[in-house]
Amino acid sequence: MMDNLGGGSSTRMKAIEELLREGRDSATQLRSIINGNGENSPSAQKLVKEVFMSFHNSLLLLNNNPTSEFHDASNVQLWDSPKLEDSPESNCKNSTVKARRGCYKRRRTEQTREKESEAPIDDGHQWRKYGQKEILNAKFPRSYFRCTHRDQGCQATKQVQRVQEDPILYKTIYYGEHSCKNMGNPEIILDMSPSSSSKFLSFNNSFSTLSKQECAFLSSSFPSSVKRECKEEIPPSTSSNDYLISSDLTFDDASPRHVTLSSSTPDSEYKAVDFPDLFDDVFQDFLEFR
DNA sequence: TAAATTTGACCCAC
DNA sequence: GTGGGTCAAATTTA
Repeated sequence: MMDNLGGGSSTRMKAIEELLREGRDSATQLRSIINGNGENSPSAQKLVKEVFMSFHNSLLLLNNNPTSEFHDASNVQLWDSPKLEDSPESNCKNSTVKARRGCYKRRRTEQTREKESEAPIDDGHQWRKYGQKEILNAKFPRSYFRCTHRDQGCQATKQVQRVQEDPILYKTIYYGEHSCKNMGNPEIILDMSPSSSSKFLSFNNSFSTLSKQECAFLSSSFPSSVKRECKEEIPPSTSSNDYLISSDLTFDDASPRHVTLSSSTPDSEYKAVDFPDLFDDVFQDFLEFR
């Protein structure tokens, strides 16, 4: 995570400072208000704007920075994507089915992204589980996923494993970069253009519930009852997790923690969100973004 | 019936 | 020689 912004360029440092100074301060005050402890603090609306502006400014700094490693995909080869002619697959394609078994090369120490979360996260991409292994000296098996769109040449894979020291956590290691068109980067997109009267907050799919694949992972790590819960409790995910936040966002006096967001999805006009949860997700994403 | 998952086998890197 | 990553047939699910 830190690697994505590491390197100490002044622009990135400014972005980080902007996030830490304005964003976090405003967020802290806002949280106080929400918790009922902020009688002397600025209005929640103003703070919300400050938070969004802080995030927006930081993203602008990062996006406009030609040395930005995180957003400028064309800049740095983050992934050790193998050349087709060198890939094991290309060598295997002409061989018989039997001869192709196990026809691969072990992954070298290529660059990866690691993420730990309390549940296998839905990162917005569609994954297909292709294997599970018991790992030596590991309490929990490791599950292997690859992008559903591998037939389109997408080489992205990930490994998910429960953390031995803290079994409620799941460690996800991403390998390779998605080249498929079914993109859903778990980034937050803020449209804060002055001409726009409303704020567009996009969580893509990172804000949604577990995918079927993640449930499958849970089911293989937990008793069958968990699998049943997964099926029963997870609602059909919406096609988008984009939220259009009205510029005159107000808080429900009776329930100040509850905020209604109008969704950009045509089939669901409004989505009610408990604000602290939304806030935590936003801020957590930005902290991880660093 | 197609798509996704499970799982034993295969085999390369270490 | 062994562990780990992947394959693919069998099975399950929607």
